[in-house]
Amino acid sequence: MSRPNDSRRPLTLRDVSEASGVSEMTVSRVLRNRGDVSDATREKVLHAAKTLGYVPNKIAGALASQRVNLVAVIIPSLSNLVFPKVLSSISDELEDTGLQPVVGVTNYSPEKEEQVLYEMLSWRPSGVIIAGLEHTPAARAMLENAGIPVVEIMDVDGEGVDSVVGISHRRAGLHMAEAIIAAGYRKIGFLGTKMPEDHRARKRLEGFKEGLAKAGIELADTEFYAGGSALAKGREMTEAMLKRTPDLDFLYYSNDMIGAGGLLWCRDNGIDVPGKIGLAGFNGLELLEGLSVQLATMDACRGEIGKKAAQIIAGRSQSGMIGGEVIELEPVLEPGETIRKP
Amino acid sequence: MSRPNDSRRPLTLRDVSEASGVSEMTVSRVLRNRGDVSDATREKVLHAAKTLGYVPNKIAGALASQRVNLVAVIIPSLSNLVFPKVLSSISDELEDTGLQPVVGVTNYSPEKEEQVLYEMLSWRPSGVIIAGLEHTPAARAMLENAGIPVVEIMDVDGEGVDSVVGISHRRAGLHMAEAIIAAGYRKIGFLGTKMPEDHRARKRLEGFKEGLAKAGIELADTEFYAGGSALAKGREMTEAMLKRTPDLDFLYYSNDMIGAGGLLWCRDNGIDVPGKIGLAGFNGLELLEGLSVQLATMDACRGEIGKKAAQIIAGRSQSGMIGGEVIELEPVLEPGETIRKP
DNA sequence: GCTCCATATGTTAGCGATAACGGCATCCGG
DNA sequence: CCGGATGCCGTTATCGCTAACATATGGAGC
Repeated sequence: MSRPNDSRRPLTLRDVSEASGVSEMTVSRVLRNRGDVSDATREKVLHAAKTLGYVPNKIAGALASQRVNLVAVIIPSLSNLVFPKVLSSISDELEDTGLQPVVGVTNYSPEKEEQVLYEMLSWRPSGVIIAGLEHTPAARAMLENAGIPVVEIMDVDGEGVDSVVGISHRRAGLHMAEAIIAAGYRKIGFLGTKMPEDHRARKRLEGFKEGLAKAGIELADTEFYAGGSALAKGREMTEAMLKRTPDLDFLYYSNDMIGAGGLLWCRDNGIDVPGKIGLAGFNGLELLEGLSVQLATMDACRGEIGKKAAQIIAGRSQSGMIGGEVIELEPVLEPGETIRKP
Repeated sequence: MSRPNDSRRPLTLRDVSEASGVSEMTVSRVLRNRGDVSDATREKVLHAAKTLGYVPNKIAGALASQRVNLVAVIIPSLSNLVFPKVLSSISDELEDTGLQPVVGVTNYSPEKEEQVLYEMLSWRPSGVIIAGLEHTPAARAMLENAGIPVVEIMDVDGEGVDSVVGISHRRAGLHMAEAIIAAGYRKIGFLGTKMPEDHRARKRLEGFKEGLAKAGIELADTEFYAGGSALAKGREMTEAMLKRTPDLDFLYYSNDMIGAGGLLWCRDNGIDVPGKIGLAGFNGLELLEGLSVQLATMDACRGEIGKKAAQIIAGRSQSGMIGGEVIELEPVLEPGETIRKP
């Protein structure tokens, strides 16, 4: 097969139409499988397109049809492990709908989120899936005025723009507190990320404190970190905290990764878990299933969240627009082996 | 601020031009910071655009200008931990160039890769960054004919379409074999993924075997897995292999995650590492830095690869096209604590 | 005064595709 | 034998924006 397109000029419908002896419109119909075309011409056109190596120009197509098969997905981070999971479930669910996710990353910065959103909306996607309920006023206005379905995911504690799919992090924290207290722990420390913009972590902590307060308990110690390898940070923080407050009997970590670091440290230092001290994280990371001991955690329903969000977008982009819905999923406590049985 | 766009009709340049009393062209110039516009009109236009909530239509803009600020990035997986790292380094490097990465995932399937590539090229990106050198003939033809810079990343063992940035996985495997033999290990097992399409893992194994052969050694046992949590699989496979071939003195894992699983299993079972048995993985996952014992590994230069690839695309999309270049990076052995000192 | 040039704006003609409609055949039932 | 329904394909007019060129306007220089 010799070079089909030597002239370096990008191919257009016209090239295919000339090569196959039919009008551009007919070529367009064949390539999109729309409208009536005889089998004979269909063959001719497909053959011509293939040998030329024609790739349709969706930019022109989208402009003419006013339709774009892209769904903007805006998340805070890719290195968090949490979001790739959500992403792949969105991707799987969208697979057969003709829609395609396009990812934008904000690094937990509201300003970056606003920029990314602006950039993505300028491509006129068919829908937006965006993590969290907290946005800059400008970003919120853009979402409201975009005229496309919007699904805010991960969190339901707050007011959404349109549809919302997620869990209540406040209640997740609260339930964890209840479970810990029910297991008889009383002197409790919290370890988490130093991220003012991670609203979900914040809400979990608030809910957790609330749960403790109901039992007349206050957090005995707290420690926060930023950056670095989470596993290593979990170790360091655990050591620091137990040195500072040796009589703690429970450590609640804001994510599984630092929790796993803490768990490893405890084991390396011969500390009886869950006897002397109990541990719990948050997320239900499949990644950690191979640990010697299963860390207590709470599944954040990430797969289910992505799936539902994708379904809403797909459903609404087919059948016209109807109002937004709110879907609250229920995170499940996975007690693992780091909490005493009550 | 009341709803700026009640009519539900998407805003266009014309709306902004009418609201600010200048021509569409001038509005366009202001919003793109191109050409001479007086400060007074600039202010007027920006104000009008802001209060209306206008978001430019890049689809129309791209069609008219024949320029698209997107770079297609095509990778096999997001859950691998390896690729998010590459991605973020690409993203960082592109940050100030006006270019934006758009990600496509292939799940290690050549057919899916071909589809994703087709889909992305139909948006006429300014460049393509794609993992690996192995593609379907059709995909390769598309890359050759796209008329845009192409960078194949991760691997240099083979013939590239245009530019190539990566490491030699064959030599990485070979060097690991040499290091292991130098440390005095002789009865060696290999554990890896059952993925015929993971060419880089395959090449590492080939190079590894070659290195062993040079010392007159053959692999004593092999075990492969597919799916599931890598950490857990590492445990299971290690147990299975050591039960089957108890006199092994070294295990080489095709990635750090299963290596970490194996390491944990050995420690849980009181096996002396690296005395009785040595272990090594591949990748240099920052994630694992918090492990009690540092696994021997080889850094795959993922950050550097993403950075260089992005630079090539950015450089070439500015200054016209010049020929492709091949950049081979050198992976560094990180001996950790799971190989005996020679 | 006039040219010459820089600055600031408007006009025109696409970019490459698709929606909408129109024009022939052909076919079918009454 | 004719009205209307299909099947198949072409023509025309956008879609929203920008490149390229054209057009004022206002000094500077002689």
